[in-house]
Order: sequence, then structure tokens, then C-alpha cells
Amino acid sequence: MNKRSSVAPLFPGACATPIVDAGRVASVSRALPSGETTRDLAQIFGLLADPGRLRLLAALLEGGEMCVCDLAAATGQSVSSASHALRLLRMHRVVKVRRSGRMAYHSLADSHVRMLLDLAVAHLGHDADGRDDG
Amino acid sequence: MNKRSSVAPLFPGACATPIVDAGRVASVSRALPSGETTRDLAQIFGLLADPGRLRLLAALLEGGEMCVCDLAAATGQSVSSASHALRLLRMHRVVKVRRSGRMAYHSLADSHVRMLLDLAVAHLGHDADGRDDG
DNA sequence: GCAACACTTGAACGCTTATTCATATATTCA
DNA sequence: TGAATATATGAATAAGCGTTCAAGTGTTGC
Repeated sequence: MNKRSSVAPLFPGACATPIVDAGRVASVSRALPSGETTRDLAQIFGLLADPGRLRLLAALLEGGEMCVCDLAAATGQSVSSASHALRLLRMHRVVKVRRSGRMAYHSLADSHVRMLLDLAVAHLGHDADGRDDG
Repeated sequence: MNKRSSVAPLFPGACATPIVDAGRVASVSRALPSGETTRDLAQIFGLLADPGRLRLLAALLEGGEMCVCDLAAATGQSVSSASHALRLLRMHRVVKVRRSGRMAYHSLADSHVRMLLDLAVAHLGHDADGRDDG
């Protein structure tokens, strides 16, 4: 159990972070997902944090199943870029591939992605104005 | 040395990407969100693509409203890191701040974030095993 | 076999981004 | 006023990431 018992540093070099509400900190700290889970989560969001990959996913959302060269053309990037991006997405089971001869037909493998995209769009909607600190 | 010159440049500067299903490419291409929208979307997902910020958001999800030093302690990062991260999140209206004296109490400003996090967790759930492609 | 083809991959370069350290601002209390 | 506190910020180093180029794999058809 990793609860920090006190506010003050107990010895020189100890964590010097002052804590205002120790009880709250302890309970929140316990409730947080593990470091590994957090890293995995961040990785998934990282997959969606690139315009090129986002356009690929949007294209698959619309087109259903497409080959690499058509995806590259539709999303306005080089075949190499698209291939690199699709590899990443495949590795994380976000898209799947059906191979036929020398063609590779990609499609969405994960229904959550659709919802993630929709939610993000909704966020954009009510975030359209100002963006500075206050 | 470059043997790919035969890839059919019909004229110098022409798009060299071969297209299999031109009709599909055209319709998908039209349906895609604009480049600006895609960039904004990617930026939002980018905010969630960092373990530190993700832990901050999870802490706020759990703790409701917390000051910077408690957030730093609960999420296991330096106050400076937390402050930098919170600034980013504030700038994008993902968290909001209530200032009282020298304290800054942060809380979630956006209900979509909650759903985004839940969806991502769900994805993790059914993706728990193998994660390599080959 | 040979060549065109669809896609993949590795390496390199440049850009973005996170973290840390030091310092700054603003508020409270003695 | 001055010291302590809570947070903010700038600069700098370092790590990560996307793009491109060049080359590699496996397939199709002559």
C-alpha cells in the first residue's frame, strides 16, 4: 500500500511535495489505474494523435475495406507513409488486413474507434471558440 | 540507380500513386473531414497521449476538484510537470480552474473526456492479449 | 525467367514534445 | 515589510515521432 503518511519531508532528499489534503491524495492515488494501464491507454490515444492516421481511419470508416494505394490516394499521403501508419494500427488491433494476392485490404477492427472519433468531433463542436488560459 | 522510374510518370510531376478503385477513392476523399478538422482532432487525442496527463485526468475524474500540489503528489510527478501539463489541458478547455487565494483548484471541464477514457479502457479490455502483428 | 506491381521495411533527418532546473508572480501570515 | 507558500513559466536538453528515400519481399502475367 502506497500511502504517503505525512506532508513534510521526513529526511533530507525525501519527496518535498507539499500536500494539502492528504486523505484525498491517498484515496485518489489508490483509485488511479496502474502505471502500465496508463501507459497502454496513452499509447492508444497516441495512435489517434496523428492527422495521417486519423484520415486513414476516417477513410476506412467511410470506405469499409480498401487497399493501401487507394487509402494513400484518398488520404493524400505517400504509399510509404500510409503503409507505416497502417502497420502501427494493425499492431494495436485497430485495423485488420485481408490479403489477396499482392493486395492488402484494410478495414477497421475495433468498433470503439468509431465512438472515439464521434466523441472527439463533439468536443470540437463546443470548443470552437477561444483557447487561452484564464 | 533508381529502377522505379518505370512507375509510369505520364508526364513530369504527375501523381505517381496507382489507384485501383478510382470511384471509391473519389467518394471517400470527398467524405473526409477537412485538413484543419483532422489536425484539431489529432491535437485533442494528443492531449490524452501522455501518461502524466492521463493520470491527472483520472485523478480529477476520481477526486472532483484538486489543487496542483495534491494532483502532483497523487499522480506521482513533479509540481512543475503537473503545472505544465495542466496548462496544456486548460488551454484546450479539457480542465478548468477555480482560483482561491494562492491555490488553483482544477477540475474536468469536458464531459466527453470521461467517455473517451471509458471507451479507451473498454478497448484495453478486449485487447488485453497479444499485441504484435508480425 | 523477367519485369511490373502492391506493399513492406530500415535508416536518416527534422520536427515536436516532455522533463528538469531556475526563476518569476502572486498571495498569506508574522 | 519580509519570509514562506502555491503556482506559473522560460530555456535547455533529451527523447520520441513522422516523413522520406532507397531497397526488399512476395505476386502476377508475359
